[in-house]
Amino acid sequence: MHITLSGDRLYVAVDLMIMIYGDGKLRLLLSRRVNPPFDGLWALPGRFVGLDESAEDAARRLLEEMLPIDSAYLEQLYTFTGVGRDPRGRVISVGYLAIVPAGGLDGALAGTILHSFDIDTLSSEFALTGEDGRPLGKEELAFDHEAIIRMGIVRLQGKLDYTEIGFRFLRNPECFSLGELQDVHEAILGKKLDDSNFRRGILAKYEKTGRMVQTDKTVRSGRGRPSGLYCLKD
Amino acid sequence: MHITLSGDRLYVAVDLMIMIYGDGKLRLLLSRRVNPPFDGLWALPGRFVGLDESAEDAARRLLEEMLPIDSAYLEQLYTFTGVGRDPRGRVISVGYLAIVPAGGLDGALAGTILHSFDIDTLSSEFALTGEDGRPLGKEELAFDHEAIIRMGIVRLQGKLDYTEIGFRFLRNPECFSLGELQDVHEAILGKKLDDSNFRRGILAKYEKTGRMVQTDKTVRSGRGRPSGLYCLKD
DNA sequence: TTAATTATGGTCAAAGTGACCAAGAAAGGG
DNA sequence: CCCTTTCTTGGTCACTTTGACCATAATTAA
Repeated sequence: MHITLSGDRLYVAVDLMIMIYGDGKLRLLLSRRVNPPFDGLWALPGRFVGLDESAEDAARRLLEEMLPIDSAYLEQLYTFTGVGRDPRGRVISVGYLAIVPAGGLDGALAGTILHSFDIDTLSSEFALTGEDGRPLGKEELAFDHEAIIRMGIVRLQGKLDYTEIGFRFLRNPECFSLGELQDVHEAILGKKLDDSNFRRGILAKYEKTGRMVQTDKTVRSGRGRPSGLYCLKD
Repeated sequence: MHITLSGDRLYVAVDLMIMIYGDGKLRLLLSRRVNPPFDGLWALPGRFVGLDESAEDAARRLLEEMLPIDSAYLEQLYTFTGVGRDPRGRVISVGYLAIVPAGGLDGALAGTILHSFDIDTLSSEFALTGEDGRPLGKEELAFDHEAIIRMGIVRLQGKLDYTEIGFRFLRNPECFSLGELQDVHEAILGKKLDDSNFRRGILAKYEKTGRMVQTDKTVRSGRGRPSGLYCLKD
């Protein structure tokens, strides 16, 4: 289906940067474009904002249309308004960062047009790698979506240690080990963290304030000593 | 002039939160609405985004149309997209934070429709006071502009100590005293800072990295010991 | 049984922070 | 002209935070 945009008016769309953590990697979901413009390139999923919905409504609906989840975190990133950013016409895009809890897809991607890419976060730069191991060049990304992705990574890294955004990647914020949380942080920051110092920092920030409590359960996740399970309160 | 908006399309506007520092106060420029909706209330200056300009272009043009300055700092804040936010029709607003260097107006406000209000920043809350000393109730602000203002203050406070945004308020970033910079920080944070500790922190962050250097000049600003003048490099 | 692996707890020095004190250099008022 | 006030600048000191390690506990794999 080809969409024709009127040349004398302005359109507003949302673009979603859907992130998920799994197997030690941060992943981003992209769809391959099958129509002009940027036919054949990879793009963030997006849709136009209707007259009767807010941009956040549009973003959440798009997310729920594509994926079988209702517990994703959603945060507005930035609004891209360059005159020439869409060859079809004047389209302004509100970029959103979406975080799906780990395991929230579990094979559900098969029925969709979405494909998963690993994100390597080298501070504010980044590199994407497809499921086949092939690196994705930035020239293979449609529109100005590379800028949106970079902004999302910077935002994520920046908010990691003064918000609870890192917990959004956990399979279950009601039940997780500090090791899992550390893995998420390491994937986001793109570097190894000291186990002991990480633990000390998290406990100081969240446990000593009552926001996080240790349960009486432990879990054996393959090798090594079993880890205690924690949960986020409220 | 009354504007009629078509009911079957979506409009995009920019709203500017113009801030300036002077006389120990942080100030915000508002204009009084003389047409519906919100006739008689105070509002952030705004304008619609044209088909041939980006939102940032629109924001900068609006700023330059209203004020005789070309050196203002401009940063996108957030995009407000609520369906009912403008009774005239579907208008999305991209909020911008603008910072005018101190003294950049110096009486230039007289020829404009803008009025200046003092901002008292009580952490994430705020209070506005008119030139006549009368406090401005939040119900006297048009649209959702109270939310934009609150977001601007939070953003400003948050970025104060990990960006150079505080310097943007100085009359001349090429020549300022640490006392002036401290006054700006105190106005933004809404609290008194320890002179000595502030100096130590600023010097550690900016002078020891070469970003800021002390000139050989000093300035006598009324009473007290003359202060050394610093300038930001590059 | 031993080695490898992950979790947890602790030490220690360096760096950073907040509260305070003191001295230098000017203005203003008797 | 002296004294007080005001602002700038430099310093101390205890406390906290941070980064780099070391050590031990509890499992699995070989």
